[in-house]
Amino acid sequence: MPELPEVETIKRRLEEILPSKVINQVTVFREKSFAGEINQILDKKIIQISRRAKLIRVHLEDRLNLLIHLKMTGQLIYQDELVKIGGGHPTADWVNSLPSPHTRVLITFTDDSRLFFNDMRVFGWIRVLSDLSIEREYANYGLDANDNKFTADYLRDKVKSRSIPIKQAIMLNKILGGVGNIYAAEALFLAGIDPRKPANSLSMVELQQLVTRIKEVINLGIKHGGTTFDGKYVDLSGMSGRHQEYLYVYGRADEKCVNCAKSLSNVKIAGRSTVFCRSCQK
DNA sequence: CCTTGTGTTCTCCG
DNA sequence: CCGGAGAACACAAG
Repeated sequence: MPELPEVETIKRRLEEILPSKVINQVTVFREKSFAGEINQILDKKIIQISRRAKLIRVHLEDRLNLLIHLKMTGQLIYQDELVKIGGGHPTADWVNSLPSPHTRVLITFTDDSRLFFNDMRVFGWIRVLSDLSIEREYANYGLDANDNKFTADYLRDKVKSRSIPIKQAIMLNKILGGVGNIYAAEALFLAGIDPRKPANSLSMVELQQLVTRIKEVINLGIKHGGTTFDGKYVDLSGMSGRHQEYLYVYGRADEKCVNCAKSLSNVKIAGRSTVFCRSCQK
């Protein structure tokens, strides 16, 4: 379940690895996972990598891009024949047996290094888009959670006419980019706010606290290389993140609240499971 | 049956 | 009747 910290972790490594590589071959094992003309991107050089919300953008020559959304079970795995032997990042053993039954797309570069797109549940996708199309796509998104312009005033403006639960609100792309079920639950716990509370009922003090905590937990998630739950998220080398060791509520239903030791509650909010402390979150 | 990110579609209400 | 809000459903596989 890659959210902003997981996608950012992947983006930062792609940034070290991909620029100046040239796409040599694209193999699509599952049609649904790739949209666009492969011929358009062959022999194109990679210029830079960027991220918006949970999207990874690979900038190519000629104003072309690969836009990648991992959704819930998508993984990008990088394999370099040269690095395999010695230095660089530690690599999970299973990476050497790719492609796997879940490999949907394989991109090979002219230096024989390879990028695998694995996606068990086939919700994720890679699309070939022009710069213009990318801008159109981005227009649907609110600010990123780690954007300096994301403030309590901004959030109040976005939720003032919204009575949906605050947790659902901060997970909506139009309001805020990059926050999913894990970091939403964690931020609300740290802010001491009941996730079921109508978004437009929060005071400015609560909104400020929430904004602060969202940024805090997102930045901590990045620092820990993301959260790996059920093995769904791994980095470019197939390695897990470490933030799962620092979770207060997500995945801890019926366990004790670290703050008050009471049993954590589990409710459905907008169809998603939500763990929180009835005693500490009001 | 459950899990989730997001797009679509439908319904309600002012 | 339009538009926004929100609910419901769809997707997919383990």
